[in-house]
Amino acid sequence: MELDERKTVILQAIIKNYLETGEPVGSRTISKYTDLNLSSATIRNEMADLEELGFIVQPHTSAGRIPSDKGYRFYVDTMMQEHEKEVEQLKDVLLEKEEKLDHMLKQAAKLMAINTNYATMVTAPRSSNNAIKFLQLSRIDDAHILAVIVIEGNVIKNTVIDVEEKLDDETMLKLNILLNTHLNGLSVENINLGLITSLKQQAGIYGSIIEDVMDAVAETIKEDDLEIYTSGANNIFKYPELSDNQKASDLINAFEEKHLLTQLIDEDESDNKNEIKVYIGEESPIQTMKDCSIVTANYEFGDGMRGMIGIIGPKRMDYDKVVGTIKTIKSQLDTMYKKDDKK
Amino acid sequence: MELDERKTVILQAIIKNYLETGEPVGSRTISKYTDLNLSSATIRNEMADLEELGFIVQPHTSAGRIPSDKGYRFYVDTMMQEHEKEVEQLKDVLLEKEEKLDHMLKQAAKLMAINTNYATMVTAPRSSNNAIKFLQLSRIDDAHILAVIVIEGNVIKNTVIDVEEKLDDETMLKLNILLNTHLNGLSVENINLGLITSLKQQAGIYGSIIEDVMDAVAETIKEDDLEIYTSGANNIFKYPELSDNQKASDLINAFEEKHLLTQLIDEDESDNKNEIKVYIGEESPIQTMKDCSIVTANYEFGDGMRGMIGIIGPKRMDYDKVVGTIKTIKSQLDTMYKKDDKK
DNA sequence: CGTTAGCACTCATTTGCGTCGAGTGCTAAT
DNA sequence: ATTAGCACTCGACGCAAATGAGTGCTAACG
Repeated sequence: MELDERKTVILQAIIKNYLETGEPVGSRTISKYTDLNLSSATIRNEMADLEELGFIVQPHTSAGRIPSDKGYRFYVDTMMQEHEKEVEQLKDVLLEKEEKLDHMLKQAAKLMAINTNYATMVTAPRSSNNAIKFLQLSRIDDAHILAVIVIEGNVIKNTVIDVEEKLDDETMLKLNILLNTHLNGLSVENINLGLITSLKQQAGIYGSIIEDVMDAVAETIKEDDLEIYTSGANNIFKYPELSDNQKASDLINAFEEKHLLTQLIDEDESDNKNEIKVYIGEESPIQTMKDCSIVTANYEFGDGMRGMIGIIGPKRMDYDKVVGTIKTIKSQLDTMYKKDDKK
Repeated sequence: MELDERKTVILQAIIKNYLETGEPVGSRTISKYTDLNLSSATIRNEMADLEELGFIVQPHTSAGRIPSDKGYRFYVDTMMQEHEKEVEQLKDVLLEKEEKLDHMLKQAAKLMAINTNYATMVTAPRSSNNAIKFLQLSRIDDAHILAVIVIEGNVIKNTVIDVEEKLDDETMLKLNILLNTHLNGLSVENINLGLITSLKQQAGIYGSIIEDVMDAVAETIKEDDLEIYTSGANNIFKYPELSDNQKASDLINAFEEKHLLTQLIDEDESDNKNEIKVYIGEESPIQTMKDCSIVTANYEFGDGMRGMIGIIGPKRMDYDKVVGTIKTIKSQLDTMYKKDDKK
């Protein structure tokens, strides 16, 4: 049996209706809802076929049909086209609120949440190419020096280092020159034990400071506690199928313990870099989100920095809109680095 | 009518029982539960009195009684005593996991959540006495300079400033000396327009950089987007009286939009500095938390920096335990600054 | 042969109803 | 002042009947 023109239309109608109502949809509804001018009986026959083909399922006999994962997948793959006007609006708001990076990302998450009524997440950009751009030690007071490390993409990290004895200006200068001349432009892979030993030797009695600095550098560059901004977690209560106690608790937990969301990122990064991915139900890499659909995309932030944006909602999410929103936000973030630069 | 000895005991018994079960408690239960050797009828009379006095209410005729807000308040005010052993345990865990400030605070929130099974929050310390301790400009590349600002309490802020043209080393040095000599030790109130104008004049053609730096300083010191760490928001699902859709959604929202929690902080700061505060039900400064109780405390972080910790749970929360936990965490954070220093 | 009207059947949901029992208030006896 | 006893209230629970949305199948129709 083939999925002919008419079946496609009916399937489309079923999914669309289900997305709107969240209720199983019956033959009579479709009969009236579409402009096919078919009786409910005919629709019933077609629906039986569609069920046999695996696109829709009945939650129980004598209920209407709901889309199966395969059905959603079909819908996503074939019927997606963006909502043009809303996308335009979104762009405006985003541009207007241009701010510093973290505000920006927070804003992006919020915007998506408001726009779609689903839960959303945005990760801060993370560099894969971690060259050191600038490094400086400064004396704060007698017992503390401050190490400032800037890596590609203008990610900045401060570390306060405790020192035993006061360092004079000349020593500070020497250490600074030493560090900068040897480390500038290097990425973490290039900083090997040999280099460190050599630096320590040259620093003489201040070798321990070099060690502390190297620790800080390592930590900065590795940066395993990735920042994740989320928004709209409470939107899940708008979808009864997600808001029973157990499920809601799991979801909220995942959103609070953001590290649980990193599975999504790992999954995302391993794959083709520049596409929008849609996980439906069981396809989700996160166990507790089996009843959800997740849409993710990467954005590029110049200099090999990359971050992720994602939207999490019920399986009956409005895929058109979600994908449209994701695309918009993605392209905004993609171009942000450049804009930020010239501003 | 007076709240005599026996009434107090009965009220205590009612609240204690309700805290454990979450169900309205009847006269018979109390009659057996206490060692007063009174019949249920007597208890009923007393309960009628207690109701008239406003300490307990009936959810409906022919149900048991539950504590009113006034009842909880009475309980909290008079019957609190800490759980000593658990407090000890907590201290150990906290000490063991000593880490950098933000990790530390996150950890504190998590610990409280695990320990109490309620939702918790911890704010980063905020300085009221905002003297500038150190200030430095560095050149990152031709188009960017980095301003590092350290204020009392070792709060560090970085700002990247875009510049039109390359600045040579000598100019950078001059600017640094200029800024440090004039601004060191000053708090924001002391930086007036006169000073700024004078600085700009001395900086000559680089006046615009001074302006950018001043902006950054102002923002650092004011720091109105206070960081708040939360944990255990999903604990609210453990209490049926909070987990109906509307309430849960509101609460989760408050925890996500952390700025909603700042009302709590404002309230907290206005008042007596060093005590633990308990808001019961309607007393809460946050509208959407009318059905909750909130326990908060301040901690001191040296040099006039102060932050807040709080626990949010159902009205029938285990006040003893919560207050104990809060006290422990508070005292840990209070002493942390010193320890951090000498480490 | 595709389409449709009609009908019997299914089954989750709703509704009404009787029962149960926890709990109360009141009164009269101790 | 305390308590036993009793009538009363009212939510919770269980159950059966009613409801109705939806199906599958068959026979008739153009």
